[in-house]
Order: sequence, then C-alpha cells, then structure tokens
Amino acid sequence: MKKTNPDKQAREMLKTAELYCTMPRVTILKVLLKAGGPLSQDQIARRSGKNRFDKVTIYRTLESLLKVGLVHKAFVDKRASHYELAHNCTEHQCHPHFTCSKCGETHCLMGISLPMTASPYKGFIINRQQVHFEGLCPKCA
Amino acid sequence: MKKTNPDKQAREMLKTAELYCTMPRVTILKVLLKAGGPLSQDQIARRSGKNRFDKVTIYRTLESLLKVGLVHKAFVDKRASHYELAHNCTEHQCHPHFTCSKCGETHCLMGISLPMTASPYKGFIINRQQVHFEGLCPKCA
DNA sequence: ATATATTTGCAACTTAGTTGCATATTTGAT
DNA sequence: ATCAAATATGCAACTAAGTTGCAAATATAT
Repeated sequence: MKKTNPDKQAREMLKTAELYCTMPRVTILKVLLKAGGPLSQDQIARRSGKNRFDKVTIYRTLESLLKVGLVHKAFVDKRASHYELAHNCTEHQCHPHFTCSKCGETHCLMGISLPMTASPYKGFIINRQQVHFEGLCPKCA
Repeated sequence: MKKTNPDKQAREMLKTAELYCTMPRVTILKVLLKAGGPLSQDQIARRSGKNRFDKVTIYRTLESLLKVGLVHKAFVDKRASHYELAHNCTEHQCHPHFTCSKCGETHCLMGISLPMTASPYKGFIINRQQVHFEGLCPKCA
C-alpha cells in the first residue's frame, strides 16, 4: 500500500476533470479527502487553515466540482448544504447518511444497501435518491 | 362516508392537542389538509387567501403543530423547509417523498415501504429516517 | 364580563447562498 | 521563459429563509 499524497491526488483529480488547478480547489479537495464525509461551506472554510478563501470562492469551487461529478450534495442540515466527494457513489445513488442529534457529526453508512431505484411508482422516473437518518451515534448513545 | 368539514376537523385537531384555537392555526391546518402534501412557509402564505398572516406567525404556528405532533418537517428544498400533516406517519418514520425536477411539485409516495429502522449499524440509534427522491413526475416525463 | 395565559404582528436581525465586476491566476502557444 | 486568452478569485452588495424581543390583541376558564 503506497503512501497517499493528498496534494498530488487532488491535483490529479482536477486535471482529469479538466479543471484549472488552483489553490482554492486543491485545498478544498484535500479538506474533503481528509474529512471522508460531507461538509458545509462553513466547515470547509474553518478547515482550510491559513488559506482563508472567500465563501464565494468556496461555493463556486463546490459548484465546479459538482458539475464535473467529483462532489455530491449529500444533504441539508440546519439550512446548510453539505458536500462530499462522490467516491463510491453513482450519479443516481449515494450511500445513506446518519446525523447525530447530540454531537451534530454526520457519518456515511457505506455498508447499508439502499432500498429501491426499483420501485417504479406508476410513471415516476427516479433520477436521484437520498436517505438520511437521525439519532444518536455510538459515542453519544 | 360523511362529508368532511375541514374547518371543524381543524378545530378538533387543535382542541385534541390542547392548543389555543386561533384563526391562523385553523387556516394553516386547513391549507395543509387541502394540500395533502408538504408545503413551505411561503406556499402556505400564498394559499391562505385573504388571511395574510405574518410569516413569523406561520413559522410559530408550524412550530406549535410540530411540538404536538400534528405536523412533520418533511424535507428541505431550495433552502426552504416543507411541512406536512403527520397523518399516516409514526414519529420515527414517514413515507418517502418525490420532488419533480421539472415542475417542482412534491408527491408523497405512500405505497412504498421503507427500508429499515432495522439495520443496527454497530451502535447507531436511529430516531428518524427520511427518504427523498428526485426525478420526473408522470406529467413531466 | 373579566382576569390570566397565550398568541399575534411588527421591526430588526442572522445567516446561507448569489450576482456583477474588476483584478489576479492558470494555461497553452510561441 | 514570455505572453495572450481563458478562467478563477475576491470584494461589496444583495436575496431570501428563518429568528428574536416586545407591545398589542385574542382565547380561555371562571
């Protein structure tokens, strides 16, 4: 198992997606890689360290990453969208998320299989599905 | 099957819940009864007819109805929470929702059974689950 | 009818997210 | 390495959902 170099990895993701390789983009990708779960604009900003990007930049970066499919909008909590890397997700179906109502942390439930995509409710065409759980995580239970 | 009187029905719901029976509450309940699906504050306001309540009143009314369990927060779309009557929903589990990405309408998928509540992901206690679909409704397909 | 408990509406605020535009950075060609 | 064209950034100003404090209005029980 080779030592992963997040910086290199981020740059390669951008190059493959044919996006300009800029500092905000590299940094934000690294933050998301490290987090391993969904983050809001605000969380990303606070985890970007010395690189204090304008929130507009973060939003626009996330939009670019969304457009090329590197990132997903995972869910909305407290009026804020949370974004995560699209690893392991098809464009139609992502894993469920679990938000702890005590500590506020969100976890990705990768092992659980999703219900359907296969329930053609008379004429409805499902393009995306989202499953969100709320409760207590192991630490807070 | 007796003719339903929404006004009476709304008042009875409030009385049963031991809430003051005020005009905003009755009206908002009637709007929700008629809609049969989730509505945002804005949508409720526009469907309240001549009774133009302040948005603060609508939010506070919804909060009261939430507290006594008459109403659910169904999902968030375009940064706005959508509320619906808690008919047919336990406090833990509601039916899935389907939002059409073309016309924006949201439908309740009552027939579909939900996946789990029964997948104890090592230590996570699930208190609520939400399933949301996006795609094209029959009219827009 | 009236006192008490509760609700309403206004104004002012908070915060996520957006838009226009001038400046700065990336990139590819030379 | 240099430079022009393409693209991204940051600022300021804005939009819109939702919240808070408080005085005035309304519902309820007696």
